[in-house]
Order: sequence, then structure tokens, then C-alpha cells
Amino acid sequence: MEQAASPFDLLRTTLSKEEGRAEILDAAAEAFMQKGFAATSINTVAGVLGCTKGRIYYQFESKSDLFFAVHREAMLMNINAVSGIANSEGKPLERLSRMIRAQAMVIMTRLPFQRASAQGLELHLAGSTTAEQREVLHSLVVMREQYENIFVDVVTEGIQCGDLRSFDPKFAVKPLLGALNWMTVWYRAAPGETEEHQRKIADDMADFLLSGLAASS
Amino acid sequence: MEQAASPFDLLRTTLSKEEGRAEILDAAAEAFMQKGFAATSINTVAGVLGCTKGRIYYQFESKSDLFFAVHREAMLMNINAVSGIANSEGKPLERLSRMIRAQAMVIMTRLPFQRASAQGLELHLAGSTTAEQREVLHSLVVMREQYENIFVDVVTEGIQCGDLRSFDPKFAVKPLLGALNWMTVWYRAAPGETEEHQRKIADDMADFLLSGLAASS
DNA sequence: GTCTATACTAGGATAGAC
DNA sequence: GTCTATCCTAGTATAGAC
Repeated sequence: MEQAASPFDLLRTTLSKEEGRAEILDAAAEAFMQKGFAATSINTVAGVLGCTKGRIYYQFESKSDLFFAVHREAMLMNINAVSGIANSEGKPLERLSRMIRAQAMVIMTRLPFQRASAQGLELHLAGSTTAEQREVLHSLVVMREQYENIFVDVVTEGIQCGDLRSFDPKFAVKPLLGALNWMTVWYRAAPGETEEHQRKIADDMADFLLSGLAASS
Repeated sequence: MEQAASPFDLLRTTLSKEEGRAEILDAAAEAFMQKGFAATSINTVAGVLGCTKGRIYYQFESKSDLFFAVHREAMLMNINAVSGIANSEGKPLERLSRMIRAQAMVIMTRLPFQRASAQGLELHLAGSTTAEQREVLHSLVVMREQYENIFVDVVTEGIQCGDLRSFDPKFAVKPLLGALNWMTVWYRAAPGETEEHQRKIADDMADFLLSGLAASS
């Protein structure tokens, strides 16, 4: 928006505001992942970028603001990854399986953002936010609900058509997303991690969640 | 240890050091749950207890120290809840089912501690801890591994006897515990929550994790 | 053992140069 | 737009009274 695309873009040496923000977001996500919210200072983030606070405070009002932006980015990735599949052709069970695998892949490939997002839930409760931030915070909660509802809807469909067992859909989604989100805790890319390996993990997650751990007797 | 049990205990009006610590731990767990680690100050915790910082700093060296103690307490609860079942009689599948339900119950009944414990993983990565704290931190990691291994062992048994599907046990435990730990995020005791209701949730968790979401065709 | 008072500083945030 | 310099509060931690 700040800078319309033009043939001269190729000559640009400075970043647009959007790009500048994105770069900060990456650095912040990385820092939050490694040190956690409390132990990460704005200077830490600046350090990752090789710049000073000034640049960050030009784009973000506060540390919380920065964190919220990272969190929001993660939610957008998630919604983006699964909503297309949810609305596509195919049986609910098959769509759900693809959604699980897609979500697992996003978690593994965009780990810093996803990890921040998982931490983020902690901050939803922190009362120490200003009135205007409360609005952003609320939008984040809404996004998370929307995201969760994408799953709830497909699960509901699946139950109706007999593909899925008759759990309460609202409930069933909790352990489902819980198992996925918890990946942010244990997953570490192995040195030279291949996409094949990641796909294997994603497949196993879907298999586990859909068919369970017990042998069908 | 500070104060041996004696007949005169009934007359005591002051708390033993152990009891004093426990009370602080409860208050701290509550505060960490409500505001998160970053937003919780030592004063916040003191406020919950209706005392001042002095009392807390008499028992705990630092805020991190206090947090570690809460975390440790949570891990002890967990190990305590499942290890007995793991070592009891019965088929692995049945023991695993009971372990899942027991763990779910602990999470619901001791939510503040469990929530702190779930947050805690974040801090394992924060490099900003002193050398002596690093030791405590390490013991916490070890405890978590021990705890996880209790599940791994039972799952391994279950696979060997054909009760469970042939996942890698180390892997299978991740979504299993992930789904359980994620309860700390969504579970809130409903007003007038009954134990029956909690047991229903625990049962559903076990059912979901062992039999999966898909209908057995 | 707990309180009051106080020291100390990390780090969030802002102003103004460039 | 980014940097340098500075302000300033919140909150950790300690010393010493009681």
C-alpha cells in the first residue's frame, strides 16, 4: 500500500514498510522462540536484525504490540493452511486428514511463529494491557475461534455422514488441536531434515488422531 | 524436617517451613496461571497471600526459583498420579487408559500448577539463568523425561502384546501427552463443576486417544 | 519469620539528530 | 526510516527493624 508495485521496484534498494515489518516479525518470532516472551527484550530482537531499538519502535508501538503481530501472523498461516482444504471437494474424513497434515506441516516449517502462538495463550490472560491493545487481543481471540471452527465444521459434517464417531465436535477438536499445537514443544528440525521426514511425521499425526493408539480388536 | 511431628503439633499456631512454602507455592501457581510469568511480580504473589515480599524472599531466592518450585511440584503430582498405575496389574491397554484418565483428572483438579508447568517449557530455553539455577533446571528436564518414560514403557509393552498399534512408542507419547497437556489451555471449571463431569471429560480423552476420531469402518 | 524501607538496574519507551 | 541519547518506571532483590 505504501509503495505501489512499479517497474522501478527492481532498482529499489530500500525495503517497503511491509517488507520492513515482515523482517522484524521474523526476527521477533525467532527471539521469542529461543528465549520466551519475558526474557526477550526489544534490544534482543534488534540484535538479531543487527539494528537498534529505533527501527522496531518505528513500526511497533510496544513489545506486546510486536508479540501480538507475531501471534496474528501465525494465526493467518494456520487459517490459510486449512480453510482451503476444509472447503474443497471430498469426504469429510479425507478432508480432515489433509487438514491435520497441512497444519502439522505449517507448524514444522514455520516453527518460530507457531511457538510464539502457542505461548501467546498465556498472555491473553495478562490483565496488564492497555485499552487499545485489548482490541487487538480480542481480534486474536476471535481469529483463534474462527480457526478452531473450521475444524469443528468439518468434524460435524463427518459425524453426520457417519465417517467420524459421535463425539461432541466442540470437544473432539480440543485433543485434536492440542496434539498438533504441542508439536511446537517437542518438534526440532533434525540436522538436514528433509521434507519427506516432515511429511512422515505429519502422516503419523493424522493416523494417530484419526485411528487412535489402540489396535482395532 | 525443620520441625519434627510431635503431640504438641496440635497446639501450634505458626506454620512449619514446609507449610509456609506450600502456601506460597499455591499463591504463586494461581498468580502465574492468571497473569503469566512475565506479568506476575513477586508483589503480585504477595498480594494473593496478603503479605509482603519479605516472606517470599525468605523462602525463595528469586522469582525464577519460585517458578521452578511450582513447576517441580506439578511434575511430582504427575509422576505420582501415573506411576502407581503403570506398575500395577492389568493389561497395558487398560493401564494406559487409567493413566490417561488419572492425568486428566490431575490437570483439572490442580489446574494452576499444571498450567504453570505447561508454560514452563518456555523458560527451559531462556539462557538468562544463573549457573546454580541451571542445575535445578536440569533436574526439571530430567523429571519430565522420567514422567514421559512412564508412558513410553507402558506403550511399548502394549505394542509388544498386540494391544496397541505399532507406532514408535517415543513418538506415540507426544500427541498423547500433547492432547492432555493442552487441556491446561482450554479447560475451565464450570461453575459448580462436579467430579462426575470431570470424570466424563477424562473418559472422553482416553476414548479419543485410544480409539481415535474416525469411525471404525 | 515477616515487615518496612531502600538500593539498584534492566529494559520499555520517547525525542530529536541525521 | 534508522540511530543515538536519554528518561523513567516497574520490579527484583537486600538490609535491618521488629
